[in-house]
Amino acid sequence: MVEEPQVISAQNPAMGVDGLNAAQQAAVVHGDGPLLVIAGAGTGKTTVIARRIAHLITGKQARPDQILALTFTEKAAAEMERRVDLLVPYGFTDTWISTFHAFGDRVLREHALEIGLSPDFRLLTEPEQVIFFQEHLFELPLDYFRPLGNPMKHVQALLKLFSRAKDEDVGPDQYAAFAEELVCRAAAATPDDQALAERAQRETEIARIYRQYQELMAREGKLDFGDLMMRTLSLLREHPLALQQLQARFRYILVDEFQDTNYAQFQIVKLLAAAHRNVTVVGDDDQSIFKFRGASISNILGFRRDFPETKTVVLTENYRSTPGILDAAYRLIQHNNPDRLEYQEGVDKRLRSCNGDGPTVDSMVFQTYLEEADWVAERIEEMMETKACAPGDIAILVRRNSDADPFLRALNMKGIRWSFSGARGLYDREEIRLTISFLRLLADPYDSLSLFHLAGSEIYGVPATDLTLCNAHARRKHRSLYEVLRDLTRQPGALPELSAVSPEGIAAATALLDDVHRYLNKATREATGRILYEFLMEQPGYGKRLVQSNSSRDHQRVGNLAAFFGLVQRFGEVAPQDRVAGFVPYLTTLIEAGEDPPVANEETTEGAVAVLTLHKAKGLEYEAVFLAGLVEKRFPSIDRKEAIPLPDELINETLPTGDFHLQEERRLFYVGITRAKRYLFLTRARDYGTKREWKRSRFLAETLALPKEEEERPWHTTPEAAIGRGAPPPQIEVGPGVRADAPLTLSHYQIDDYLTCPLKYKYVHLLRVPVLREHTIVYGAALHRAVQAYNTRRIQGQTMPLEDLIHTFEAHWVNEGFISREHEERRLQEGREALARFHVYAGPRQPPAAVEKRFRFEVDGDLVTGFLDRVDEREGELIITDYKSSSVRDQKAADKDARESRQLALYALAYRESVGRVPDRVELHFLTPGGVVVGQAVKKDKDLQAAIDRVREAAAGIRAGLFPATPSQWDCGFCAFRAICPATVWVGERQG
DNA sequence: CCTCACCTTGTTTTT
DNA sequence: CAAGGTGAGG
Repeated sequence: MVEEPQVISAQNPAMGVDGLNAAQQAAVVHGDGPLLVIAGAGTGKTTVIARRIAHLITGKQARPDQILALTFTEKAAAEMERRVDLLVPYGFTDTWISTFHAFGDRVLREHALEIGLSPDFRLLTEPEQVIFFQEHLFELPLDYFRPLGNPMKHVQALLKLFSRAKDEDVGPDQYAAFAEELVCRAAAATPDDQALAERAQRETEIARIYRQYQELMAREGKLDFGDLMMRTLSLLREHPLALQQLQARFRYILVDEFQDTNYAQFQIVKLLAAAHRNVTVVGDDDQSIFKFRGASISNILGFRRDFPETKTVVLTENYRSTPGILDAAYRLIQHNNPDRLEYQEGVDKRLRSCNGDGPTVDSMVFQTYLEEADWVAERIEEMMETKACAPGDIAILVRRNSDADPFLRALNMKGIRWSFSGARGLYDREEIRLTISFLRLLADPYDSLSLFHLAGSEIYGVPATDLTLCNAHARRKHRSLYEVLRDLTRQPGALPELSAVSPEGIAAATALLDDVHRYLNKATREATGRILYEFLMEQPGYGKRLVQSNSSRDHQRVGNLAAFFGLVQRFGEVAPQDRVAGFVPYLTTLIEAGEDPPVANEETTEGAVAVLTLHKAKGLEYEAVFLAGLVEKRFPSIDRKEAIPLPDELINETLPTGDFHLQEERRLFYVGITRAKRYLFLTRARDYGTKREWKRSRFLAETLALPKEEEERPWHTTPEAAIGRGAPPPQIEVGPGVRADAPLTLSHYQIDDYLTCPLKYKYVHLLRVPVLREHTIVYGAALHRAVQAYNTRRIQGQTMPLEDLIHTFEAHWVNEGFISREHEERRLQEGREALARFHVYAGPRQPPAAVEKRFRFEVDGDLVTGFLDRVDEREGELIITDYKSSSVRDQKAADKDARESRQLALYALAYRESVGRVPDRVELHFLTPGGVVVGQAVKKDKDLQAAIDRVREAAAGIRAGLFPATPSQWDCGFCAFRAICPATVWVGERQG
């Protein structure tokens, strides 16, 4: 599946001397000076580079150690090395064939001392950078970018920005200069330009953070991937001796996949080649698909500007695909003109097929995505049966990893083996989650969630009904699950409330606590890996059983555990002291930072149908390719901007004229089409299980020259498509069931939780698992208590001095969930400020009519209960108010929140139902350190009706005992149970 | 043709 | 929750 290996084969006599065509030969034998090889898909690109290297060596133009070949990926470097090895009979270990980053790493270590760098600097991965940032969160000059309600909110966006800046060779100095200039411009603006002033302020903060981040990293001898390029570049620029040495050493430089290089990397190449200009770059502008990671297509488009004497060779003889496929690809890519080399350089890039005719390109449309997947699986089955294709020669290409799901399931149904390259989700595996729960428990036995998880697991098997009883008891008595189990196992029967716990439950809990106590003790003395190993291997029922099992499923579990051990080991290498107590927070941050290692491979993937994203398919080829999910908004995908974009003023590369994003998506489509040798199927469906119909991708029309409008058949969502989405809803056994005839008592939060995710409702309100409080809850609760105390006093006709208000706030403060001591301190201070502003705001105002007013009403026989924060009667108007401790952007947003608040709609309904009057207005009072912001809205009849409907929907589901998970990226990100929920969507990277 | 409010959705990957 | 896209309405 590697590109065109047959090209160099001697069994291809049609190809003339050396088995190369004329253009390839010209590139291979090119002498000195710059050479640009425009190598279309399937034209023998890798071959040309390998042959050229071999030619330079065997023709004695250069010694092996005078050649430098740079690639993008390790895989490409390895492949290149293998090819050259085959061509050059003697060893040539002195040739540098490596990735750009490996090259930078080596050069920097060799010259470390000259630039004041520790030669054993450490390279940090992205999640490790996040951890580094978190550790220094309060040493960095953050203000706007560190909101105390979510201090890590912007960290990943900032790191991404710094990485982008480094791609463009923009260091902290240049960034600072840019920010300063903005400040000057803002100061000079007449009339005042508010937006510019704000922008200047933000950029100034960013510049300071950037500088400080670089300094802290350097101080600790740490570099990130961007530094590898940027620092290599500054070494070459500022240390002439080093530059001279490297220039003298590398007489010939070759760059593979040149369209993927970024600005900084091309600068490095230019400096290295400045003296001799023997630089060969090979690439295809039409296959540039990595803009999001800094690739600068202008490098290849403008290569001639930097090297005017360049000789250009265009490879157009395609050894891969049939003419029909190439025609389709060409038709499509024309739409990227004029931002293409072919157009700008006036060369002919049209690929000519060297293969016989074949079937034409097929395009299919289905009603639902399930039918689409089934059809693809059927077609594959057919091709396998008729021996038209071996399974290993077939690929399904998708735009996003999550698009692969239905196809994998359809292949499973037919028993067709597949390999999916997007496999991730090690932390989603139950064996890994149990392991993590165990470690969390050792770091903190009062972590009830982890204890609950482990107790109910197959390892210990405490019955669910027993656990539910214990959870409920723990909640009522404000104790942790650990304390309850401890008391229960020490003296069964001493707690009359728990007399219903079964003897098996007590036995299982005893075994669990015995283990916990034993390992708690050890965990303070022994390394994490050691503890983990003992736990897994000494459990009679688990680790050993998995190892001894014959099932491939169990082997995969063992593989996953082994992968996790690798992680534990890496921690052991970096941590000053390798103990569980340190590992747990490290792992937690790593997971939150979006680290998501792959699960162990089931077996060998050889000879399996390949399912992969288009990005991963680059450089590969298959007999048959299915390009699936070809609908607007998926492919082309919608244009998402960077969270914090690198300012245009700092971008060095020349930007294309047309629609950037669309062009890149089109190139991606082009890459997809050109993977196919013989069969190409373009498929889509109209119904992907969402509310709207999905329209045909514009690329289909461009590829197949279809007429603009297709006839539209009537459309309706099919229930099976809506249900079929996502895995079958995992059901967890509930303890005490809900009796169908008993009336339910529901609060706003219960209704909301159920409608967000029924499984979440079950965890929170039925299983009642105690969870740790988040810091935002601690803050909100304390603020709430203080305000309620104040309002109560006011109703009684008294006042409350500010210091009492603040004292109440502090009295209800709990140190739980904060990122650090510093974070907690600052949050406390923010609360005090918010209260001071509230005190000033509320003092002169009329006291409320009621606070914490209890309500209770019926909907279809079920009860809805709750408390109203505050009720006012002002000038005959009735107003219901809810307090919020979060901040709000502006007045408009506050009003919008009030308008859309389902909680307030329910409260308005409650008032009508219990008092018989609809409130004239509802209000949200945001208690922010900048002052009280009031959002107002009127709840109308339809809002109240919607509230009733919500109550009915939740009640019906709960009564029917339906608790399917409805995972969503957003909601799972905020769910306290994501660590143990079997259905959670993994929330990599993002933290809102 | 443009504006605004509502509705829907939730990348891609390497070093 | 934020932001892109759609579609109604001016």
